[in-house]
Amino acid sequence: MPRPQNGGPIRGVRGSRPSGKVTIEHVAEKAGVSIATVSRVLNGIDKKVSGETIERVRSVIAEMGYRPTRVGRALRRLESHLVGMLIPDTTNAFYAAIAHSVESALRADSTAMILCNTAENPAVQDAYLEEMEGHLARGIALLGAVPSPGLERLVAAATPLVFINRKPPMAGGGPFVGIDNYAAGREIGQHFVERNYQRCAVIHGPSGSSASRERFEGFRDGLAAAGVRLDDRGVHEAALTMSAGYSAAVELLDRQPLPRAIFCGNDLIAYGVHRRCREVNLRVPADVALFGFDDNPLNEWLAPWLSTVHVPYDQFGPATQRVFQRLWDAKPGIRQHQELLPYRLVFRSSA
Amino acid sequence: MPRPQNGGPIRGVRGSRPSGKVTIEHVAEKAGVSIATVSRVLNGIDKKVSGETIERVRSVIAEMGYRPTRVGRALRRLESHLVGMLIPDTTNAFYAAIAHSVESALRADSTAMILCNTAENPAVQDAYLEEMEGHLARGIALLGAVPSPGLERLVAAATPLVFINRKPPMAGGGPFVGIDNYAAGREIGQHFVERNYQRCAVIHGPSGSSASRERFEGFRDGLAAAGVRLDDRGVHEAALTMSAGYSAAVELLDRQPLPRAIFCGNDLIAYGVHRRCREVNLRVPADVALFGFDDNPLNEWLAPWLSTVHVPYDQFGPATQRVFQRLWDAKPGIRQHQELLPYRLVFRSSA
DNA sequence: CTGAAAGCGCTTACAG
DNA sequence: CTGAAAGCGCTTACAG
Repeated sequence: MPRPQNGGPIRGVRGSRPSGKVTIEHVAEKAGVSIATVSRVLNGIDKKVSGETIERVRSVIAEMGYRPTRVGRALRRLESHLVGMLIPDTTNAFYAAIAHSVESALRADSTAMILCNTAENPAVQDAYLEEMEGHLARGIALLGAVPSPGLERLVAAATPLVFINRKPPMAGGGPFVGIDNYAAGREIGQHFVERNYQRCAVIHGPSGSSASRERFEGFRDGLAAAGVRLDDRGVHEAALTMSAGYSAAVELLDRQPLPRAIFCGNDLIAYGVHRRCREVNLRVPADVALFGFDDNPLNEWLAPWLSTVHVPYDQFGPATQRVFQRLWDAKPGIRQHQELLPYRLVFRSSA
Repeated sequence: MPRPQNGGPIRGVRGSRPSGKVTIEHVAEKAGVSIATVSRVLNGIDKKVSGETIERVRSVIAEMGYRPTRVGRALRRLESHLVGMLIPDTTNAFYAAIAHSVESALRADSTAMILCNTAENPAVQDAYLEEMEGHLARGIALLGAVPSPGLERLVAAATPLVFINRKPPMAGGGPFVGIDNYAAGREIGQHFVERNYQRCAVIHGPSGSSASRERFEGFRDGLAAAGVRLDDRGVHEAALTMSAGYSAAVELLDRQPLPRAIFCGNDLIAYGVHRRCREVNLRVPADVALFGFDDNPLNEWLAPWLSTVHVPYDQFGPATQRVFQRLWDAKPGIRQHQELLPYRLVFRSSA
């Protein structure tokens, strides 16, 4: 029998401690059982262990303050209890609220969520996807996915993926959790018609995003259904930020005739437009009506006057959890599933 | 020699794929070398491998699209490349900006950051600390730590911890990255004296937070140095949120005589106070002057009029990275180190 | 009900 | 310059 030559760790967080980390082996020794038995107690395979043994092992665990190392289990099972959550912009309070909802829902299922900020950048997205894969994540939630090679690869590999708010940017990407953006956009178009707004304009989000595209298309079709046409010069594309909204408004409000009403791809864009309106002394809604989207949690503080579409961010977490569960249970057809959440137009003073 | 009986994974993300994950063993086989050699190439131990072999292994890696599994390495080294970042409130844009800065700085060092939202809750903080420990994190950054048993334990275990913005809530907790809150508070006090504001009030943050406490104490001492005393009834404590600031203002502005100026523990509190001022028709700064803290990134959009203290959130990432590096290099004395960043009072119209 | 043993995917001291 | 082997901390099929 060859003697152990090496294999011990060289350094590390715990390497610096003289005592070292307490492992399952220490517990087993102290309790006078095998590590298999400790493991069974840990995993609640109680029917296979006598009550007395369970008691003894439990008390040793408590006494030693033993906590199993996640990494050991993950490697053995080739699956960790981690779920990666990719979000395009952590400073967007709407996204932060969704992330928080997902985190709570997963935690109740003893799954830990890791938050990753992709900044809408495919390379960063791929870096995080690979990261999560390397940690043997049991799933990945993509809020606002962008097309990328790494995402293609994961889709092909049938990794449990859930697309939130924005549909998968490729065919057969996976299940979707979100609202019917087209229908909501259409309702806004109808509302603009009812209000009899002449010269409507729109500042929509990135057309790479299904959510932005569908909001815009719904809006356009809502107008068209009443015979109102949208002038191409009144259609702008902007990033989903206040400053992008502001910049778009600088351009849009510099030309005559001014639009009578503007549909903004999200609330942040609307905030930016509103600032520009004040700068050039345009009253909202008397001179220009504004409609946003998302019902950003900041509205209450930043823009209690903004008419918008309330997207139920609190429901995203439970819905995402349900979809993951079906993915993990390998329910057939789940990869094509769409979990459509209710939305609701909120009419405040701006439109 | 016993035959292999088991050990194969039962299920998992990759278990569902017929092909399975490509491991270091597949690469070794295809390249006609041992897994040790592949590992050396992977880890850039180039001086120990011939150029020709490196080439061959590299091309096989590329061809097969092999990416090493993080978990394997982490378990072997008893250290992952993960750093946990605990933050008290993801929806606070100031915290989000710091988290983003830390993430960028660590990523440049090929360390991945995991964002965890503690909600200022000790139990949640402990759950995340344990989580990070289980993933063999190489370090943990705590933005706004609260006292908790788990934190005590990690401090005792000499885990690499960095305390950001708020000092460790126990003695010898670890290095600190932030500004001199006391000095900044004091300058605000002096400014109030110079402006000759009578009847100053303060709505400070949680007194469990060193940052909040020092801001308040500095402010009080700044007034006291000029012989101005702070009436106890003008001192309120509030959570660091808009709604808590609003509630405090409801109380504070309900009593006569009204305060002439209010120092708010952070900008969000100031936003809440400002809303209340509008509701009761108090002009800012004519009737009530307001001073905030942090220079929240939202100021530009939400409150371009707010006088505040600019805290250089962009510098927090690089500073945190430097401190971690010294912790990892086991530099002596680093656990007592304080990395003090520059701050600057920003005088806008509110005070 | 319990244990000995294999093995998850890596890294590295040792021996050539 | 390279490989065989040990081992990181777990889980679990198999044998009792």
